[in-house]
Amino acid sequence: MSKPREEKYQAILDAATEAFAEYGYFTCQVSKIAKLAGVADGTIYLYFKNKEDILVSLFSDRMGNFIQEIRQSIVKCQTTQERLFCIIRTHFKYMEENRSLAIVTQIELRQSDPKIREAISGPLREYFHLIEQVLTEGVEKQEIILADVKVGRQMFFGTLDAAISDWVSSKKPRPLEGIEELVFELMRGAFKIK
Amino acid sequence: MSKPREEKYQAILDAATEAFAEYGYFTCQVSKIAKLAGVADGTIYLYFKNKEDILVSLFSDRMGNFIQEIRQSIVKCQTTQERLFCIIRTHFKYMEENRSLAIVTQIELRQSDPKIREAISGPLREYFHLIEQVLTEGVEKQEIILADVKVGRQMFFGTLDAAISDWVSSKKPRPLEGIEELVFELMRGAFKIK
Amino acid sequence: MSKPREEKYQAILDAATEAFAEYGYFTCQVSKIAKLAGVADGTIYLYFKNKEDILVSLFSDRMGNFIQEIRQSIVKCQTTQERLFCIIRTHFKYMEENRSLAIVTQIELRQSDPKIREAISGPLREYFHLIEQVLTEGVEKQEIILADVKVGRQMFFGTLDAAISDWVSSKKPRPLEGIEELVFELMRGAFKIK
Amino acid sequence: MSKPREEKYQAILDAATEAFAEYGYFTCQVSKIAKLAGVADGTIYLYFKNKEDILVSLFSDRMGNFIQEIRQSIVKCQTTQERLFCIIRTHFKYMEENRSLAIVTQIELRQSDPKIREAISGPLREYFHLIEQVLTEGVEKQEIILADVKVGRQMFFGTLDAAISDWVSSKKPRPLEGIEELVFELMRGAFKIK
DNA sequence: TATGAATGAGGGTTCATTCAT
DNA sequence: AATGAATGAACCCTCATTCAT
Repeated sequence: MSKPREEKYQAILDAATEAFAEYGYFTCQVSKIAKLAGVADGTIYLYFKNKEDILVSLFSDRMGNFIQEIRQSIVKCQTTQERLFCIIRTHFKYMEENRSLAIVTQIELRQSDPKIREAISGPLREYFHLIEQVLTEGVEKQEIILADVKVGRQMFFGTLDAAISDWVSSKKPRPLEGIEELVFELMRGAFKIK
Repeated sequence: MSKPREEKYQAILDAATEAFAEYGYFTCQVSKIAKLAGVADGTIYLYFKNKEDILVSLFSDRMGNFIQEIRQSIVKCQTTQERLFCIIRTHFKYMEENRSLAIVTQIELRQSDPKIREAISGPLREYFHLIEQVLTEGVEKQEIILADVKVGRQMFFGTLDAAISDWVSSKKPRPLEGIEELVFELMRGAFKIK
Repeated sequence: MSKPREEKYQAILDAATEAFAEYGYFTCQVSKIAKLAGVADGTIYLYFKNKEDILVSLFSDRMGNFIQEIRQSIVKCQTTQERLFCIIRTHFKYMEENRSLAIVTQIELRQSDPKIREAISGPLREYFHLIEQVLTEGVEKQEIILADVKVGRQMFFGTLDAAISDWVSSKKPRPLEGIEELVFELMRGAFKIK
Repeated sequence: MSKPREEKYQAILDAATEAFAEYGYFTCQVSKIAKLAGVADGTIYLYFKNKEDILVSLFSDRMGNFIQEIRQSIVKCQTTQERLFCIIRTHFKYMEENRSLAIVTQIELRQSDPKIREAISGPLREYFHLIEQVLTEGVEKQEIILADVKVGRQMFFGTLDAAISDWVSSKKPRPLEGIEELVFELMRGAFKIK
């Protein structure tokens, strides 16, 4: 992909993220994205097959980035404890820096349209898998105590997700940064980290 | 409200729950709800102001029920520990018995349209408040240890929510009943319940 | 089909015939048909699947009528000579009374879109078949001399078609009625009718 | 017009003939013609004013050729009989060798858009005129008997046109060459050629 | 001259809502 | 109260045409 093409592609995704965050996928017209991206309506369709493809691309592109960042953040960690804390911090940091993406994630993660769901579920499942890997390794190394890895992941992810849900829906949210420690403290107790 | 009127009102809400669960709010046409409810399209508008009103009513009616059931389930409980377990069990039981409602909750809880969000948030906030009350009381009675009640509630609700999210999106889910103990065990650790 | 439904169906087909005749299938907007029929745009779609379906229905309905009329006109004829003359007269008469249909036939008979062609070709083929039947019978009864029935039909139909083509494209056409005898005289010579 | 310019002009017309034949004027996108001609979309507009101009040019250029060829083929003919046979043979031969042009002629000859019709009708009218000249001369020289020259032309042209219509729409057509004699035999009878 | 990315007007179709019966 | 045919506003997408390079 050539430089200017890639730039415009990203510009449209950026615009879509903002627009979807503000209006939601269905309520948001393609023309709104175009205007926000500073291109003509038709230009959108030079880069994306249709409206749905914008959403799907948005997820695979942005969530892909997110997961990669999470992954990078834990390579240097020595212990499960560190890894879990790293994920919490990176997750919060990323979402805090990408508020619109956070909103879109919150809103559209649970689309009903089966086609969209399927397309979207990929990156999310990858994230779930990553968390479960960390937990499994922790159990094996006896760094944490956990009867069921899947339920453990549900708690871990569910907690972060609920925190972000509160954060995006609040007009004056306290910074997510401020609750990293609190969240981690709960996880420490739940996973019986020494 | 007269008897037959109430009956048809509920029939439409039932139909809407099914239809929204299957197609999602936006993708689902009002005519589909009407057909499912066994009434004419126009009849819908004798009971609801518009499509949005169906969704909002669905939430306040069904979520209202849900919260009432939760409330009833914990009145007999003596300890915070018992209360938390009761909520988990009742939450899971209710959703398991009302799969479509569970799906709608998952899908539409996070609507983007501000009007819808606002309308929906009422019952949910009530539930959040209930959980926080239980946690606050637990802290006061020193039955649990918790640095921040809001974060505690985020973890508690987020975990249940994530579990149900997995459950509704799985073709062959293990029964929620089966993970009550697992979830509670994690909560016990997190809240340092003796 | 109930009475008013049938009436509106025909009204839309009438409007479509006028509109297609004036603007051509592609250039004519559905909204133009709707306005001409005195209905809302959306109403069209209660009676027809889509724009293409209007054209196809127009042909099967109107051409069906036409062929039926041709068929009826020749039942009383005794000889091939009479039958051929009857077809000429009825063909001209029908088209003269349904100028817009004549135009549409001229214009759209030869659509390129394969789907449309196929749908349209049915009634036309039926007409061709009818003509060929008459010619075949004539040959068998030795009322006409004709080396190849298909070519005979091509001449017969082609002549009528070209005459109508001139007629519809002329601002001040001489009535088709006036050339019945002339056309028949040519056919008589071509088919060596005694 | 310079040499390479003329070449590209013809290449575009060739491509347009193919493309219009396959998809029809309206269904065929300009970009398809460009791709087929091996030029960029924008290049088309260096040679033609717009899409319509391509069609019009196609007709005046190709039909001009056609008529010229017809004209040349009859100069050496001595009798009306020979001339008519020559036209039939040349007409069929030309169309057989230019199948796409034959299709376009069939399809687009009867465009509805008045502007297009007008532009197209020129070459066609010229052909009609040529045929009528031959017929008129034949009548004057008493080589044929014909009450109305215009109707005679309608029959003559209509027959050829219908034959070609069958030929282009048939998957496995018998060669037009094979029906020259058959068609001429019918004309001979119609025109009472001795 | 040639390119092809960008434009944006336009139209077919859907569907929430109304209203005559 | 109930119906469901009719409405028409709204929107996604296409594609002829332009223009900066």
